[in-house]
Amino acid sequence: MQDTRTRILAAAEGLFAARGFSATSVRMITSRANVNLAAMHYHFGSKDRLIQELFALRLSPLNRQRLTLLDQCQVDADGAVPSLEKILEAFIRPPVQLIRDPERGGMRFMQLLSRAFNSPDEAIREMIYGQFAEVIERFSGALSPRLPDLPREEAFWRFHFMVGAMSHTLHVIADWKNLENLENLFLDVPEPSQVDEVVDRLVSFLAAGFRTPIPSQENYG
Amino acid sequence: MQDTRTRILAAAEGLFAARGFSATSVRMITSRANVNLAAMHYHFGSKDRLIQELFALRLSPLNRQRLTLLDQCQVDADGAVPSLEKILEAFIRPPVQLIRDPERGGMRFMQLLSRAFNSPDEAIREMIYGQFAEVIERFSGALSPRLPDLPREEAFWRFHFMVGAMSHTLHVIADWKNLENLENLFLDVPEPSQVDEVVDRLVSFLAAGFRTPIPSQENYG
DNA sequence: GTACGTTTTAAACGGTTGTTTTATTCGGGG
DNA sequence: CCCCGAATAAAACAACCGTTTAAAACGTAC
Repeated sequence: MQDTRTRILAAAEGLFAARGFSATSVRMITSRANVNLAAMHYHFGSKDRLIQELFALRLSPLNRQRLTLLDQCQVDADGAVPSLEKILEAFIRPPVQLIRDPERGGMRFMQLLSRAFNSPDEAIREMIYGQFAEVIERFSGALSPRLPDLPREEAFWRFHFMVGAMSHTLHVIADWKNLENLENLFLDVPEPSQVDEVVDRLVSFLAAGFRTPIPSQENYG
Repeated sequence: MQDTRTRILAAAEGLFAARGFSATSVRMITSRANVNLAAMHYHFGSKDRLIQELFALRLSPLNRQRLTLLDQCQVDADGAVPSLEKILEAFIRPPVQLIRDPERGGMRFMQLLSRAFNSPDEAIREMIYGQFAEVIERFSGALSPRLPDLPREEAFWRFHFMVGAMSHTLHVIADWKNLENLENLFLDVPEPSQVDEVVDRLVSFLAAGFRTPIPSQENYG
């Protein structure tokens, strides 16, 4: 069949998401894809290049959508600077939408992405950061005129606070079923169908954090 | 020698942190520890139980310190409710201190912990969450009287925003040297010696997020 | 129908994995 | 001195790893 490549990619995505990279063997992938073992090396060359191709395939539409949304809200602002909330939303909504769209990988790919971000393999992390480089540049550039009084150091850290809150939240949503240990001792877990409004919660939480004045050297009461 | 167990634990911590669990073999560990291959199975039974013992050893002092700090600032409040900032600081400062204390594992263990949080191995994640259960319970209980107007759902998500921002920040600090790709295209990277003040930055950012009113259903301007 | 490039297949390559087995060494109490 | 349990050591276990090789099957243009 002609879709051997596609079948391998789909099987690999699922297995990598569920078991991690080094714990997933080429034999598991080809066997789940109902494909000969050597087919993977024929089409992709090596396991590493399979991983690269998989991420390039999924990540570039996601980041293109982020940049398009940012463009759009800059056009809507009509020369002025878009609001903090609009910028944050352009950054946060695309991955949340992706989670609910199986065509673009859905929860499976989001688990996989969250794994890759913390991968011990430096080459993988480097490739991931490479895919995000343009997005980071554009959004930090769009954010700074909205935060003119913020020192660069503080902006650096707050950007990381945002990335952390967002990626952990995506991880929580994508790994929902594995959170049963938390739900019992903490609170009732909200409906997964209301996932979209998490974007609003995140945006207002983060916008408040970005707007708060920098902490003074003295202690607070 | 009697410290064979200790040597194995130290070698395992370093290797797991640098290469991940499944990519680290028992042979690598015993060879770095200058110990016979079979010694690991003699002292720990299996690779999995080695991992468990390692985390129990490191995590319980960390969480004990968090609870002690929370106790202390509740005593200091003298019957009243401690300030939001004090509570957040009791949660955030211990792991940041741990990063700078090699006796308690330092950066190595923090990398390891961050890996374990996103581990594909469900047993590992479950064990980690078990170690944190009491801390989560105590802190969410201490936080809620400070946020009386916050619906439980919103509190659930904001708690996750906090955990995400904190754990990602710890990851950034612990993996500092691997961030060279970011520093060039984003901004100058601050001095690692000023890591402690990141606690203050995080606390004020998160406190502002916690205090912001819940977003309305309508769009913001 | 036959030649040709593309794709699929079975088999083997050398090496590593976690774990177990068996034998040896060690240190202190009788 | 001897003995016994604890600790270390070398060797082997079966299973699996990523990758390569070489042969078979395929679809298509002539």
